[in-house]
Amino acid sequence: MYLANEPKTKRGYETLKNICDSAEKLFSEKGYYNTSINDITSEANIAPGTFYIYFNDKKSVFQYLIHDLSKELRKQIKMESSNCKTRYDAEFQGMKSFFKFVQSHTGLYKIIWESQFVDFEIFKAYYETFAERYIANIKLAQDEGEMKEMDPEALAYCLMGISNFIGLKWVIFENREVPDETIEQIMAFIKSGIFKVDKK
Amino acid sequence: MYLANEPKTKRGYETLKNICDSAEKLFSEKGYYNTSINDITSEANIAPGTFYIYFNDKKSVFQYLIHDLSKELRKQIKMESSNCKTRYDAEFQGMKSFFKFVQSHTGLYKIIWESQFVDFEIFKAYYETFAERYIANIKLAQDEGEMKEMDPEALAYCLMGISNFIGLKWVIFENREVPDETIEQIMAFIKSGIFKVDKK
DNA sequence: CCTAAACATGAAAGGTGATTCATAATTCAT
DNA sequence: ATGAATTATGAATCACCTTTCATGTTTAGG
Repeated sequence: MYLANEPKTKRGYETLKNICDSAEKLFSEKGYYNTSINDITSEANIAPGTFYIYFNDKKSVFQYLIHDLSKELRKQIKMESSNCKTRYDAEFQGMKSFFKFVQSHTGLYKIIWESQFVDFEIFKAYYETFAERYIANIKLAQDEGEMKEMDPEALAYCLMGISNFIGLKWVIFENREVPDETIEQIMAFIKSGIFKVDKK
Repeated sequence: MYLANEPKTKRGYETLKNICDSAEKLFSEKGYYNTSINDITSEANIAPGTFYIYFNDKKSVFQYLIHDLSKELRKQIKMESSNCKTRYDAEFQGMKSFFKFVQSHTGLYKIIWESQFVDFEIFKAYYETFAERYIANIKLAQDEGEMKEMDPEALAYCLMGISNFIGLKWVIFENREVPDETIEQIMAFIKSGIFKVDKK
């Protein structure tokens, strides 16, 4: 979709992969605007012109990467939480998958945040798509009586906010895994709140 | 701190204010990298060179703005929740203040997100400072028995994540106020969780 | 092993934009 | 009112970056 030309040979596919890997690496390290086509092609050990065989312009790689990586993320989360019996378990597992993905693809994480300033529509679409699936699952759990009745949309964004900011703190700021212990505490929060019932 | 020269005359202060207002407006509309010094000085009706009387370079206005605006945000939240009796009320009020501020300064909100790619240290410092104050308040509430015992740091980032993503959805995506109803639902979630107790 | 399609090259065009600086205007304390 | 400090100007510099294209190399099917 964002590709100028689908490769036709093995060599072509390798070069495309090479470009994407280099772009992901550099975008996540230095950001979109501080990465030049020259940086990307140097990193990939190809000539600048070669870039334009595969992409029409700089923005296209960016869009291609987001599309590609976010599909992979959703797939992974879905897969790893598919055999969960309850929504609670799915939530727990989904959170684990998300953190795992963030750690192995710090790139996507940063790229998505930056996309707000590169291509606002794609940024919005990313979160809205993500939210949509979340909302569907929340509604199901509400129908089955597992979850309390509340606006599924607000809830979806709350849960996305939690995952994103915990990922930000542990993976991006501290550069380490989110400890299982922390995930458990968050799940306890989600399950029954943070305030004691006897007090206000 | 990020200023090259503190203005010495009334005229100087007016020009500085003028530059800052223009920069905030343009950064929040088009982002840091899509805004040129020329854009800023045109918007402010001054010559390009004048910019460099007040700031050493482009990055400096950005840093100055973040510093300035985030101080104002913290001040406002603190002020508006200072006479709350319980942590619950303070949380409620703080959330309201945050959304109010986001709406009147969409600029800061976007600028902070982008700062990750302009000056990572300032981005990190912003959230860490914010978290610190949050953590101190959480600890107090825990000591007084109002809040459950759990890692205050994890909790602080959860709550920041919620506010930020709700603000993103309603104010940035939908361009409207966060309805009181929604805030109440979020507070209910925070207070006692989203899962029913009888089920898992 | 030939050849048309696919892929790769890298120098150069064409722009943009941050920053400087010599010069000019304004301010304000005395 | 005056001049030293402050503020303002905007053309010019300089570095950098995206993108093109004429030319060369490689691939793979017949």
